[in-house]
Amino acid sequence: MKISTKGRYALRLMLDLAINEKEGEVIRIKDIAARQQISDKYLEQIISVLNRAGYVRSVRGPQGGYALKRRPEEYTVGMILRLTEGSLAPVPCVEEEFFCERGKQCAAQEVWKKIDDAVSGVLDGITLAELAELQREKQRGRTEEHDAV
Amino acid sequence: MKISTKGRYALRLMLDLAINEKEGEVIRIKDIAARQQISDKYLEQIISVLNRAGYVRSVRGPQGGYALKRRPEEYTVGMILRLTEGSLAPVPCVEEEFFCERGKQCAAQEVWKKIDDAVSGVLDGITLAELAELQREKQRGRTEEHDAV
DNA sequence: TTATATCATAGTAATACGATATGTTTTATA
DNA sequence: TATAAAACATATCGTATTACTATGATATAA
Repeated sequence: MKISTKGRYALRLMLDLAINEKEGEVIRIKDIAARQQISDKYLEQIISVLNRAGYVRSVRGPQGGYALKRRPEEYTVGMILRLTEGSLAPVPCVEEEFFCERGKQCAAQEVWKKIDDAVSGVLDGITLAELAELQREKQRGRTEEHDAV
Repeated sequence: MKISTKGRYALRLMLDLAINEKEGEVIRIKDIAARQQISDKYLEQIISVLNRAGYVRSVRGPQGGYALKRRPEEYTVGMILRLTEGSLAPVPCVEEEFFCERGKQCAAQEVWKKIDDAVSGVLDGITLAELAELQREKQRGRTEEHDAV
């Protein structure tokens, strides 16, 4: 039940873009890599997936970099993780395409479906904007404990 | 975000024991393997984990086999999966022992915690007894759709 | 004694993970 | 117009995990 570094880094990358974005400006992976303490070469690979999917836009050459293509409100965590991780289903047998001859009389499958629903419920219910706001609150140094998002 | 065959087979194995158990009797892995269509040698390895943890008891020699040690009510799906899969945490950084220097100012971590809680909520809320009952209903061939468990 | 079962451990092919390494292409700017 | 800075594209690679198979030892009912 693990989420790999690919998906985790992708989320932090998108979050970094959301937090550091400035109108009309673009951010270098090198800077993101430094802030997030992730290999910049590895981040390049990850962002290329986000780029091809149209989640970010890029500017090449000096002063180049990346920026979110849409507003942070328009991305859910689920979108980002599904793109980079592939399916989030806990087992193959709850995937759309999959057919299991046992299926209709398998109680275990009900468990997997419930996990799948629970995970999707969480991830599709959090937007990048909410996460960015939470992050800003955290960085301001909380004077009080609160449970945002 | 995958649950491996080890955990899945372990659950089906325990479910098989729960459904086919008879007072004072014991069930051969060979029979479970045949019913579940799983390699019996692989099942042997998996059940040895359950055995060492005291989840099942074994009888050696001819007419030997396995049986649940406790009543099906006393096992949750979470117990079985944690034993065979290890931690169900989606990322290392939400594990007890783990320390992350970023921790207190990382919004992503809140996402992982929510996933962890959601998954645990589901898995710790289903007992083997409930699952066995659901399986029996399914096998009776449902005349009506209902949402048990 | 024999056959049947659990128990224990080693091996193994295939795949995924988490990168690194090496280079190509684009483009702002000196 | 040359240079350097950035994105972009692949190839490679060590390690670990997965999902088993293989081999054999041990216990025991008949």
